[in-house]
Amino acid sequence: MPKETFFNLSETKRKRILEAAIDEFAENGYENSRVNEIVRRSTIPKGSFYQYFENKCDLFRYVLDIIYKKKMEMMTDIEISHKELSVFETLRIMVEAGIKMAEEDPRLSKISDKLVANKPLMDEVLKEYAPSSDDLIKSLIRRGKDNGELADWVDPELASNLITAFILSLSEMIRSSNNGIIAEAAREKYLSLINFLEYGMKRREDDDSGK
Amino acid sequence: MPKETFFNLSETKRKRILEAAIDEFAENGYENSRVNEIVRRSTIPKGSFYQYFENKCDLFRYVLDIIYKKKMEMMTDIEISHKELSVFETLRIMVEAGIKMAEEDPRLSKISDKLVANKPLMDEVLKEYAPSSDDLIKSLIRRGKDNGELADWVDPELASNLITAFILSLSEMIRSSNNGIIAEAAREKYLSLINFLEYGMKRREDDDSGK
Amino acid sequence: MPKETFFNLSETKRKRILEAAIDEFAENGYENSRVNEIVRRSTIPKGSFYQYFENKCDLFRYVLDIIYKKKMEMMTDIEISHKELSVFETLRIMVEAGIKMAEEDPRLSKISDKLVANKPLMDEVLKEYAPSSDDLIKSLIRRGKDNGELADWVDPELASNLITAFILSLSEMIRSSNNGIIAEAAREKYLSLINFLEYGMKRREDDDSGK
Amino acid sequence: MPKETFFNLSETKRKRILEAAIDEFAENGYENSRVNEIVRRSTIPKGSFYQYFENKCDLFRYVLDIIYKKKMEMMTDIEISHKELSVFETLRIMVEAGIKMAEEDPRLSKISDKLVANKPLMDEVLKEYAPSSDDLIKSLIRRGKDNGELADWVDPELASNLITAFILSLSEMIRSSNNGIIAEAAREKYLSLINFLEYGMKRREDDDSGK
DNA sequence: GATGAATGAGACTTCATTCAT
DNA sequence: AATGAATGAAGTCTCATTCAT
Repeated sequence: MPKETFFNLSETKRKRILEAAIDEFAENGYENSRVNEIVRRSTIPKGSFYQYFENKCDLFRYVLDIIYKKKMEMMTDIEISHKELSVFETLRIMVEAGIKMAEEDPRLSKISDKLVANKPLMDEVLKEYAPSSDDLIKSLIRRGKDNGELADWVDPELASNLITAFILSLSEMIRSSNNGIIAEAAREKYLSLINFLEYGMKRREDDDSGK
Repeated sequence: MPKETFFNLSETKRKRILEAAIDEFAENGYENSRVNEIVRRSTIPKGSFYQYFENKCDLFRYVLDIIYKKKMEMMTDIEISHKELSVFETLRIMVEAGIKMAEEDPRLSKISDKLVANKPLMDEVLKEYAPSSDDLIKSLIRRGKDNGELADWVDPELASNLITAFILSLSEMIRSSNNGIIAEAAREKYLSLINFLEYGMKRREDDDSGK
Repeated sequence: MPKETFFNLSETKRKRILEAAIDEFAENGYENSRVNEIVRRSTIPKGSFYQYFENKCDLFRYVLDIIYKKKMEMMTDIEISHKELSVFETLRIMVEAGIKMAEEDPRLSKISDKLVANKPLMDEVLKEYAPSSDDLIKSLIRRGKDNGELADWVDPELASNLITAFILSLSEMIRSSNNGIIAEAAREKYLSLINFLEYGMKRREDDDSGK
Repeated sequence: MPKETFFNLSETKRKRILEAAIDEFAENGYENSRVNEIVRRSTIPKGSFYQYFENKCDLFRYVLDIIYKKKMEMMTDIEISHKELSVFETLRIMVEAGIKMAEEDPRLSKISDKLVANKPLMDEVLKEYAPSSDDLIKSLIRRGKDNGELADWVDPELASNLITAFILSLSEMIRSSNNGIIAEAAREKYLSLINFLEYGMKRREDDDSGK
């Protein structure tokens, strides 16, 4: 976590620093990003950097935190405000929102994608973030089962894994679309995957199997 | 590609060097791995390293190549030698083989997982490897449709995406099992995902929908 | 050009660094000089070196610049402040001044002499410096012709070549006097060369030839 | 001096090695030339290199020796076989021969030009070669004085310096003509310098001065 | 003698972090 | 708190020369 001095800064300055950091991390990943460059881009003195942050890693984790919180907030908002919709309708909205977020600021997606290289760092981060995002999906599934939308055999654990796999592959698609605009094709492909999930999981008259 | 001098070495020495490299890359990813360390672990002089390899990247790509070829060989063998099996049976065997491979040498899986940090390098590598592994899956799907195992609406493109997403999430599971032994739970989870795929894609009497 | 940080240093420190660099370059030429050694001699940390200069070449070119500017300033001063003297008198003063300069700091002459090994570097440097020094000589010649001191047939181009050849051979003499003190003999030889030039170029009553 | 093993080689092989060395030295100068490259170009094993030569320097000095001997032989031949010609006629022929030599193999001129960077090496080399080339010129001058071609005041020492200065500047011209073909302009300039020398040094009716 | 692998000192440079004002 | 210079460990890579077969 940044030091108190960072939070005492004017918002404009804080923004400037964060923008610079996000740019640098998105372009180069954690390892290849340079404090020098962040400092240059945000036009703060190098000494100040270490007065605001413990070290490079401190800032990076703070940036991750921001990204993660933004994503979670978005997802949770949707989950809460669309309780009347079906599970898959909700998922579709989440995907659309995720794509929109990635289009609005592709840097954020890039940063998480590039996370993987640094083992100890990544482990720490995952331990922190993974559970709650998993929880969100599971609670969505549970609602679907309570509603009778989903077949009885559907296991929340299983479904959550499926959906997480999808989210990962979404990131991949976004990452590989180099211009920052998600091609329409990618969106369609994505929605068809949800169709498939729906087709496979929805309750049927002759509900007998799955496993 | 390593230089000729490398291939002229005794097998024991070549192995020693590769083992050292794989260890280092698996532990630290490409960026954080040090030639110095590889050289120390394999007890070769630093000068020799550069007589065997163009540079650090050269060795890394060679290691990736080995991993990739090993995986592909395994997958292709299965695809060819089990033409009598159903698509999903084949997939199950592939998954089992993949898990076994990862259990036998978890370092190999780790290396590919940590690839992502270096964008230009990764792009190059993907361009080289992705297509053929995609082809394998697609040919599997096509066979399933020709056999009448798969529903008519199943799009090879879509299915290949689904399966690739699964493979990604498999890697993830393996990676997160830090002790090197894939928990039995992970295997079960995995197989249940294939069950789901089968359930969703198989041809039915009343085959009408999906999309 | 050195970075701003270099010019912000105290003069003593800047001098110390330059002295160390000049020593090293004079003794070993560009190729054989080591940043390590410059850093050791000036007792600055290696990291500082790269905070002051882009790289080894940057410092070298800066040193050349200093030498060149010093020489040009000296020569130009003489040319301007002795307009009443004959061309050859001026040349004699220049030579004396050049010798004195070389005696005061023989390292400077040595550095330019050793420049030649690195072709691309040298070409760049020559492109930068040669023209203006050529101009100085030519303007001197032109004045001589306007004055009627020089024979009509004397071609500024030719004369400038002659004189440049002399300056080269002067450098050579200085370089080969390894103790740093220009032997009196060398000076005399030098002046006799100018005598010869004067004898050959001065206007005569029966001015008919040359070419 | 190369070892006996070198001189025992077949002429074709010896030539091949020398050609490779001359290429490398001409392109890069002594410091920047690599034994590796010479070995590669001449397709001899690296081990053989050190069986033929003491070390890199040994080969370099041998190459210098060849160049120098070639030049001296050419100059001496001219001096001997044209005793009937005037001093300056002889010089003109020498210059033409020198230019032709440089045109036929510009690499040779380049090598001597790039010599200067390595102080101890150069000093040694100069000590070895300079005297005899100086002698040649001086003997030429002496003949001129004995003939009565040259003015009484002409000092052999002085004249030899002058001519050496010219030869230096000739090298320079050749070096800077990057295409390897000496521009016609350079030749003309050169000859006009000799004209000047002749004009300045030749005996006149009213021979009174110079000094 | 021929061969080519082995060797390691040492070159340049980067960069996160600390220090001093 | 702000500033930017100071610091040095560590990185990659080169290359002349020696060694072993």
